[in-house]
Amino acid sequence: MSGYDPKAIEAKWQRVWAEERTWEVANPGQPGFEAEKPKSYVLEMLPYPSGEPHVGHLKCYAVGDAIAHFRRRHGFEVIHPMGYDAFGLPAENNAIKTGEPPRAATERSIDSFRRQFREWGISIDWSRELGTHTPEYYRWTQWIFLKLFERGLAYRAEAPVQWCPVDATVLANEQVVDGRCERCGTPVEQRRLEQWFFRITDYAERLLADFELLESWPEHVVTMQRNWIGRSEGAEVVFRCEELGLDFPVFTTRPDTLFGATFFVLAPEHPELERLVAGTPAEAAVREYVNRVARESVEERGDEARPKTGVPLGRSVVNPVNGEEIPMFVADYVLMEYGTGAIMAVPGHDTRDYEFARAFDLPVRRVIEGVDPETARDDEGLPYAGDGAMTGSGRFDGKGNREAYAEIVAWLESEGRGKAAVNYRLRDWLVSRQRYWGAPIPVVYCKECGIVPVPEDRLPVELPEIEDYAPQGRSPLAAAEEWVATECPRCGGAARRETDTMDTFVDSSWYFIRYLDPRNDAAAWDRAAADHWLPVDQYIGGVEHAILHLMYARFFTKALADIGELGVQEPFASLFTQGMITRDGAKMSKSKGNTVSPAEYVERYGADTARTYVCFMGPPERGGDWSDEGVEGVNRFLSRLWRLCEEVEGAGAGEVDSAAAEGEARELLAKAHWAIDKATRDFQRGFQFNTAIAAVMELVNEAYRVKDGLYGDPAGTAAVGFAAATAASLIFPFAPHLGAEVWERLRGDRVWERPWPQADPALLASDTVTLVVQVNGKLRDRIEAAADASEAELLELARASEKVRRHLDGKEIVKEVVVPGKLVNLVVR
RNA sequence: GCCGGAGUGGCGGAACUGGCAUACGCGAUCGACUCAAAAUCGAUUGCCCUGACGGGCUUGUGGGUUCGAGUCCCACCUCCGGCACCA
Repeated sequence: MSGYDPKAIEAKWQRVWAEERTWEVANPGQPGFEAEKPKSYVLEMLPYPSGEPHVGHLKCYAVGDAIAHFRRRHGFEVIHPMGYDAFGLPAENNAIKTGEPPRAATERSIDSFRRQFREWGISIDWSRELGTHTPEYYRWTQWIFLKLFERGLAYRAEAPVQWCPVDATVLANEQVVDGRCERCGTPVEQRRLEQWFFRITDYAERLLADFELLESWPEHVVTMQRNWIGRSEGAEVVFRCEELGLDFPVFTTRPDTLFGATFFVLAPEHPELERLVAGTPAEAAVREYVNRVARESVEERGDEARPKTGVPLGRSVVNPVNGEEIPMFVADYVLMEYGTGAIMAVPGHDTRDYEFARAFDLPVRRVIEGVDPETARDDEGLPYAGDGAMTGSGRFDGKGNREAYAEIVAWLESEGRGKAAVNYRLRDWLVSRQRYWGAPIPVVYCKECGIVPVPEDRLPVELPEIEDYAPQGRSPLAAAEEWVATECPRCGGAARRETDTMDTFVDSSWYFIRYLDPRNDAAAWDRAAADHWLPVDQYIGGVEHAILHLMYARFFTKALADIGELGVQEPFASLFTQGMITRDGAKMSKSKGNTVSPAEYVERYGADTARTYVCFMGPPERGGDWSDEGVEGVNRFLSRLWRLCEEVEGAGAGEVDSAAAEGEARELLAKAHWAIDKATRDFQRGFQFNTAIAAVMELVNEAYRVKDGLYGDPAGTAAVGFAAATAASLIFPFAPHLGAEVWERLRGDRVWERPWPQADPALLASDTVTLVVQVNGKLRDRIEAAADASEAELLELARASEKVRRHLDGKEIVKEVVVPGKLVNLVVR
C-alpha cells in the first residue's frame, strides 16, 4: 500500500485542469456560452504582487475557491478570474534601493504568484488574467479618467496634502498611520499643492443610501463606511465682518445655540486670514502662529489633550441672530478640511470652545437649561451639550431646543443669513501621486490652451523608462524631459505632460469589470459582457480594505453607470471579509521574523493540507493563530481519508443500496448523510468552513470505527465505499486534488462535474432518539426511546428510570415538562 | 470619547429557534504493533470529592426571567478592531 503522496496527486490534477482549461467560461455571444445556467461571479481581491504570496493570500484564495467550487456544483456558471494590482510604492522603493526597474521586480513577483496559485490548485479562469501595470490595462484606466474629467468628476485644485519630509513625497491618506509615514515613521506635515481630485463627495448621499441595494455585507463594514462618510445635519449660517465687507459662512449642527456664540474662530489655513490681518497690529503674531502650526506634524495637531492655542485677529463678525459683534481668532483646533474652515464658538455648550474660552478669558454664556455632570466643568454646570429649554435667546426662550432649532433655521433662511445644510466628513479623493510606478495622468499643459486632456485615440500615455526613481519633491517622471515635452493636442503648440501618476486605488477600482472582457482593445469592456456578469455576487478579501478600496469601487461603479457605461449601481452584492492569521499571537512581519511561507508548507504537506488547514483553524471571518501542530492534524486527516480510499478500493466496493442496508452499514450511511447535511448547511450559513470540515472528519472517524466489521459482506464494503466517496466529494472544495483523486478511484468520473450531494431524508431521520431526563433541570439519565413515542410514553420511561427515581425519592412531582423527541423534565418539591 | 466585535477545557474552537455544555482538531496519558523509535491503530482526557458506585461545581463578574440560560433581560469588568479637536 502506497501512502498519501500529495505531490503526485496535485501535479496530476493541475495538469488536467490546465490542459482542459476546466475553469474557463465564455461570454455571451462566444462559443461555449452557457445561456441556461444562472451565473455567479466569485471574486477575491486581487493581490498586490510583492515578493511571494503570504498566508493571507493563501487564506483569501482558499476561501474564495471553496465558494467557487460549491457554486459550480450547485449548477452555477461561475466566473472566477485573477489578476495583479501591480503598480505601487513597494516596487518603487525597491527600485530606489537596488536600482532594479519596478517593472522587472513586479514581473518576477507576478511569475511567483501565478506559479503558486497554480500549485495551490485554485480554480482560476486564466484566460482572463490581467496586470494593472500593462499598457493594455492602464490605457483604459486613463480612459476612465478622461470620462470623469468630461463629466467634471475629475478636477485639479490646490489643497493641503500629507507630506513626508524624509521620503520627499506626498502620501496617500492610507499611508499615514497615526500621523506618521507608514514607510519611515516620520511625522507627516501638511503642504499646499495643486493636485488632481475625483469628486467622490458628489456621491456621498448615494453611497449611504445604496447600502440598501446590497445583499450581504458585514454590518461592521457598512458602519465603518457610514462613519467615514460622516453625514451631519445642521445649518449653514453666515457671519459678516462689516469692516471688510466679508461674509463667513459656518456649518453648525447646533443652530439652536446661536445666541450663545461669544467668539468666532478660523482655521490657520483659512484663505481669508491674510486679508483680515494684513497691515494690522495683529499681523506679525498671526503670521508667526500660522507658521508654527504649519510646522506641526499631523500627529501633534490632532492631540485633543493638549491645551488650546490661538491668536486674536483684532477683527469681529456679527452674529446674525442678535446683531452682536464677536471677536475673531485663529486657532489650530479648527480644521480647514471640515465644514467651511470657520466656526462660531459656543463655549457654554461645546467642550472645545469652552476650553478655548477659559484659556483666553472669553465670556461663557448659557442658552440651554440643563446640566450633565459628566461634562460640567464649573459652578454653572457648563459646558452642557444636552437638550433643554432655551434661555438667553430672546423670543425663543422657554421653548425646547429641538423646536427652536427648526424655527431658527427657518428664520435664518427668510433673512438670507443661512439655511439648513448637510455636511460630510468625506473629502474628495486625491488621486495625484508624485511617483513613477503608476498610470500616468492623461493630461497635458499648454501655455495657450491650459489643461488639455489627451484625446482617447492617443491613449495610452505610456509610462517611459527612466533611470532615477528617487523622489525629489516632484515626480521622478519630470526628469524624463523627452517624454514631458510634447505638443498640445488642441493647438499643436508646445506643451508639457502631467508628470504625476494616479493613485493605485484608481487601478483597482474597476479591475473587476475588465476581467469580463480583458482582451478588448477597442473598448474598456463589452457592455453585454458587463451586463451579463455584474455585479460580483460574492467578493472576498481582507477587512483592511473596508473603507478605501470598497468605497472607491462603489463610487466608480456609480459614476460609470451615470456616464452610461454600466447597468449596475453597486459592484459587490455580497462581501465576505476574512480574518487575519497571526503567529504566536502577533501580526506576521519580516522584522519580527514570524512569517509563515505558504510555499514551505505546500512543499512539505501539499496544497490540499495547507488550504484545508486555513479553512479549518477557526471561522474564516475571524483571525487565528498559525499552529504547525494544527497543520499536521489536517494532514493526518487527509491521509486517513486517503488510506480509507485505498483500502476500500482494494476491497472492491460496489454500488450502495441504502434502503437495504442494515446495522452498522446503515448507521455509517446515516452518518454520511448527516455529514452531507451538516456541511451543506455550514456552507450556506456564512461559510462556516471549520465546522463543515469537522463534519467530514467525523464521517471519516466513524468509517474507521466500523470498517473492519463491514468488509465481510458486499453491502458493508459498499457502505464504507460510500462513506469514503462522500467524504471526498464534501472535502473537494477545500482539498480539490485529493477530492478529485479519491472520487475518481471510487466512482470513476470527475467530482467537479457531479452535482453537490444531497442528504437523503430517510437516512437523516432515526427511529430512536436519546431522551434526556432531567429532575429540576439537572440531567439525571439518558434513555433510548422510539422517535415517535407519545408524551405519555416518554413520561412513563422517565419515571421508570432507576437513576431518576433516586432523585424523586419522597418528593412530590409538581410539574412535568415534555419536549417530544428531546427531553423530559420533572420538577419536584 | 464615539461606533463595532468578542470573552466557553491546558490551547484553537463547537453548541441551529431557550432543551445532553465542551463537537472537531491540537496537546497530554496509557495500550497495541516494533528489538527499538517514528508512523499507524485503539482507549482515556473540563474541575473537585470518592477505592468504586455515585455526587458536587463549571461558559468574564454580579443580579434577574424561566420547569430549564453559554444562548434572553439589567448592571459591571476585560480584550480586540475602526474613527476621533468633525463644529
